[in-house]
Order: sequence, then C-alpha cells, then structure tokens
Amino acid sequence: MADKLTTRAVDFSRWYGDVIAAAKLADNSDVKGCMVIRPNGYAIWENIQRQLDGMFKETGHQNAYFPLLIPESYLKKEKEHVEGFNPQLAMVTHAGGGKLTEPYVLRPTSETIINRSFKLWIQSYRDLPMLINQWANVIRWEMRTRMFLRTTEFLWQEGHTCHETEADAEEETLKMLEVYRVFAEEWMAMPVMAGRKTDSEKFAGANRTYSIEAMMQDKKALQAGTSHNLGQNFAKAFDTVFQGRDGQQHHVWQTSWGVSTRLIGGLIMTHSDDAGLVVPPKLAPQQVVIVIIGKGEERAPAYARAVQLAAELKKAGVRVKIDNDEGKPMGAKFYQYEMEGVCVRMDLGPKDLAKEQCVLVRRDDIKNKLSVPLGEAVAKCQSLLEEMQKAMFEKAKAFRDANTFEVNSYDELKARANDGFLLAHWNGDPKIEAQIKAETKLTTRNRPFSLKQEPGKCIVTGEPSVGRIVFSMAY
RNA sequence: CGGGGUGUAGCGCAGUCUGGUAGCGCACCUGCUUUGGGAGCAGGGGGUCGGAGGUUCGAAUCCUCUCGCCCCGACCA
Repeated sequence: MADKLTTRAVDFSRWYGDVIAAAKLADNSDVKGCMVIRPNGYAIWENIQRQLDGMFKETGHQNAYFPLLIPESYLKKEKEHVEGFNPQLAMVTHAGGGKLTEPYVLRPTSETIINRSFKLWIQSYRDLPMLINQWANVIRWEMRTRMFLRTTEFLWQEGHTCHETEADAEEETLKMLEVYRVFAEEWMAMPVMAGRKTDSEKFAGANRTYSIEAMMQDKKALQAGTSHNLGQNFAKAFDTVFQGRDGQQHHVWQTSWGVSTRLIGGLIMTHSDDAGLVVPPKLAPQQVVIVIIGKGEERAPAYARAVQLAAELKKAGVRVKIDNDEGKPMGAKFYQYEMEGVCVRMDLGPKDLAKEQCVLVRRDDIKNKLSVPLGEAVAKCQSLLEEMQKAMFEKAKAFRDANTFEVNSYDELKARANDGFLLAHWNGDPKIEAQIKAETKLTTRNRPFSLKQEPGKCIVTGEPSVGRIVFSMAY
C-alpha cells in the first residue's frame, strides 16, 4: 500500500485501475470480464440502489424478479432486438448431464421474458399502467472489458412499463430519464446532459432512446443511463394486448430504462484524484474516520472522546468509524484513507485535547487542515459533508463546461476531437454519422434538451441541420 | 477474431541466454521500540516457477503442445 498511484496525467487508464485496487473496490476474477466487487465497492452500489429504489417507488414502480435463463426463441421474436444482441449472447446448451432441446440465453436484458409475464398479467386498460422494476445481474459477452465500465457480467436495474397510449409511454420514458438526471447530479455529484440518442445509437428494439451523458476527467463521454420508448415492438412480438376503453384489443405501449454498476466507474473517473478515490458524501461507504494520534497512555483520553463524538455523529446519521490502531504510523493511515475515499478525516491526539479542538480534513481538499473546537466538531463534520457534495458537483460541472465547444467545420471537429464535447451541426443522415465515426472515432452522444435547437448547415455536407448535436470520444 | 506483451509467494519483479533443486522489495505474523504525513530492529510463515508431455543423472531455465491474463483494434451500458 505504500506505493503511489499512477497519476492521471501519465496514464489515465492505469490510474483508473490503480484507484480501484487501492480503494479496494474490485478484483479481477478468473473468468474473463467478470469482476469481484469488494465490500467497499459493493457499499457504494448499495447506496446507489437504496436511493434509486426509493425514487422508483415514489414514482409508483414495484420490484419483481424474472428468470436469469431465457429460452432462445424469446429473443428471436423481436427482429431488431435479436440482431442487436446476438453477438453478445452467452448460452446454456447443456444441463443435467445432457443437451437441452432448446438453449437458454443468459439474460442480456429482460424485455422478452418480462413480456411473457406482461401478457399474462394484463387484460384490460384497468391493469395499466404496469410499472415494474427489476434489480438483477445480466451477461453480455464483450470483446473488451474494463472494470465497472464494461464487464461481461454486471449488476443493474431495469425498469419495464406498459401503458395505454403512446403519449403515456413517452411521458414515462422522459420521467425516468429525469429521475436519472436528478440522481446523477444530486447524489453522484456528476453533471449530465439529458437528451435523445440518434437512431443508430438507440437500443435494439426501441423506437426512441434517451440518455444521460457525463464527461470524465479525460474529456471522454460516459453514457450513464438510458431510457427507451419501446413503442409496441415487443408488445406485437409477444402479443401483449389489453382491452381498451373502446372495447377493442390493443397492443400496450412500453418503456424500459436502466442504470448499472457502470455508474461506479463514472463516479471514479469524474471525481477521483491522484491521491485515490473521491466519492460524494451521499454515496460514500465511509463518511468520517476519526484517527487517534499519540503513543501509549496518552491515546486513552483521545479515544474516549472519539467514542463520544462518533456516537453523536452516528445519531446524526453519519457513517463514521474510529481508527485506534497503534501499530501503524499516522501518516500511513492518512494515505490509506485518502486512497479509500473517506470524505472527512478527524485527527484527534493529546495536543488537540489540550486545546479542546480537533483537526478536520475534507477529502476533496486534503491540503486544507481545519482546527475546530471539539464542541463544534459534529456540526462541522456535517457541514463539511454537505459542502463537499456541492463542491464536487460544481467542480465537475465547471470542468465539463470548460471542455464543451461549438465547432463549425469538419476540419475543426477533427482538430478538436479529443477536446471534450463538441456541438456541431449534422444533417441527420446515419451514413454521415457513420462516416464521422469511422474517420474521427467521434460518436454522437445525444441531442441535449438543454441545447437550444437552431437551424444551421451540416459540417460535412453543408445540408440543412435542425440543430447542433453533441459529438465526443466515448467509453 | 487480428496485432503486441506477459505468466516465478497476496502484489511488483529478478533468476531463463550459459540446466545444478528458488530469491528480492512491498504486504502478512511475533516481539520490542516508535507515533501530529508512507517507522526501526530482530525473528518468522508462505511458491510442486500457468498446465501437459519430452530431452537430461538433474529443468523455472532447453524442445513440443496447450491454457490464462493484460494492452491496442472491430463490438458495446
């Protein structure tokens, strides 16, 4: 643990891996692309889950669980869907000592198997809307994997809903995208652009896909969440129908939306620094650590005081622990907690007690040591956590805004390819989009709602454009 | 699947060319000392050297085959 991390400037990718190892978030496993999520990493996921789950419940959704194994024939029912997912499927062909008559697919997403249930559950418009969410693991056979960002197996939630009208489905799609936006910005302190994906970037089987896109510290984009308006594509494939107010049978209008453990990768690449992990207080496994300083007998009074303070902090809902281990030098502990991303460190030793104060250090501002009277320490810890949450968002937002540019020619787009988010006019033709991708590696991220759409000329063809769209290098 | 790299202790590596029965740093364990930014000393535990086969009196080292992992591309949340 005494080793320093690779710095971001030297090698961003290695730095990312070093942070994950140093903060004990995850290990590689013996299965390619699959990772072991360690307690520190899983605690972040649990905090993400707890908050999002509450938000889903508030918007009327219920959790359910559907099988991991999906008959292959289900996937094949929706043409675009099967074409999109085929290369990524893992299949169970043998079980119970023999070959199966029909292979089972390990779910890459659950639209098909959930429609099988929707078909049974829904009879009339009175059963709508049907608002279901599932917390699950999924398997997608990826060529190239990266911890948290793209793993063969990942954890996620997938919302699946059915509605009476197309407008209701569209409203739901946008509502859940907004839930994601609020969660990303208020809980992850990660500014995102919410907007619509182009047809070539949309989900296989959807009519429209919306996403939230964040900017990482290397100026690459990360698609952090998606929400799809599925139209009646799956309903028609699975014959998911309801009797309408008009007495006739209609196919339901559906949505699906999801975020995954990829968010943890986004968290790391948005906020962490060369000293290690930085996590927003609202999601941090450990918010405060009290480090006892001193030798032998002189530690006892500090420890006794720390126990009191920790009890008060816990009562106030703060996740706190005390480090009274005398075996390690203080400095080593400081570096350790910085790598692990503990939000606030309180140093408490004989010198502090003599002055009735303690030293507080905020993780996103480690050079700034604050001396705080012990009587105010609990309140100060709480306010530091709140300030840190806000400061992290503001810092990330300032970075994103400083690396977002309008570009007005193809040459300029090429020249600035690695500079961040590039707002450019494009004629809407998928072929031009593909050409740009092939020539520059830049992809369209989305058409942000916040970006006022004014007509212009396509930077490649000079043809009319309805408005600028965001191009960026992406994960 | 193509290109490159690499497998020796938990991690990082040396040893391989020139075969002689495995070593270093960190981590870990015990004891003493130490404590306001990565501690010191002493002692200790842990590896059938990715796997299989071969050559040899003898293989981490040479030969053959095989497997895994990492990085770069095509694919993708």
